[in-house]
Amino acid sequence: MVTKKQTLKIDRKRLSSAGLRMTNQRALILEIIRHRHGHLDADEVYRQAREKQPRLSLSTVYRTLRRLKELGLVEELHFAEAHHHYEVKPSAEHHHLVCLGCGKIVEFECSLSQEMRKEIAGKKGFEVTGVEVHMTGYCSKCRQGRE
Amino acid sequence: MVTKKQTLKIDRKRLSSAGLRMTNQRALILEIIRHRHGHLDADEVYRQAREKQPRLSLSTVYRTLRRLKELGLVEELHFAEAHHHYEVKPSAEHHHLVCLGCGKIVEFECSLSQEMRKEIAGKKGFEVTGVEVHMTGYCSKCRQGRE
DNA sequence: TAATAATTGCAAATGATAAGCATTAGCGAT
DNA sequence: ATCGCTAATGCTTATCATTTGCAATTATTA
Repeated sequence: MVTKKQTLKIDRKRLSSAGLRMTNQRALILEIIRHRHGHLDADEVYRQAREKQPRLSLSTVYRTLRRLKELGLVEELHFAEAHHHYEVKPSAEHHHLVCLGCGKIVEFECSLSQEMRKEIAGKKGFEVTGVEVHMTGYCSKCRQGRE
Repeated sequence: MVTKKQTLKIDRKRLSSAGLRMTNQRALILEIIRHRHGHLDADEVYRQAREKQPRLSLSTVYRTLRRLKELGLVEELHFAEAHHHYEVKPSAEHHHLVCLGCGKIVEFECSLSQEMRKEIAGKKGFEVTGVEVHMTGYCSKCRQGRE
């Protein structure tokens, strides 16, 4: 089992190799998006982080999320909302299904997306660096609620 | 060939059946997203519309886009940006490929997305109402620019 | 054409994110 | 352990996209 300390060490190395530093706030923010692996937005991260570090500022959250994204440690998701959501960079590429009724987010993997990527890259002459698939709909629970 | 007048009539009917009115500003905005079928954002719509109706307000653009979206006449796209883009509801489902170099947006169709939809709907017990696929990458031109 | 209800334009409000700047704190070398 | 350099933080204020309140204006419908 991987301890917190070990994870911290690895993260520190990642940051360091980009000329960045490991700080308490960064460690905490990383821990939060790792641990509660929902799909938190900046404000949720902020609220949760303040429980442990009440002086932490919202700017730090935004800056940290941006850095971590640039570093490739976290991924930014763009749902049909005005703000973004974040998750730790997943080991396997996966996508998201959002319930319009209750807001629940379900992850799924699908090899078809890779085929798609190749097909389009070839057809359009692009070097494709990222694929996001978002589906929206109603989960079984919410479907029952609506007649 | 379909004339502007005919289109207007159809649109008016659509609005009317939802208890809404056809106004000059709505007609103009619709015409703009139809005609220049790029993937305009609210501000671009606004700027173009002001050339014909200088007194048009930005709020009206936003309100109109929202109504048209609710009505299903236009579609809202969510790229990795803070703001949204709009296009007329496409007859065939298609997706988007965004060049990170020059910002160009390329549309593509792909039957795989339908298979994907079915597969996931079944697997997760969802009624899927929408699928958006976004790819990012570099177009052939921009790839040459980078070493 | 008059009544009424939706729509507009303007201004001010909100929500999400970024930026400026003085202060604080990592960390590599002593 | 401590020093010095520089990145990072916490404030506050700015910016950008979008929404809202309200009085004045228009599109419909009788």
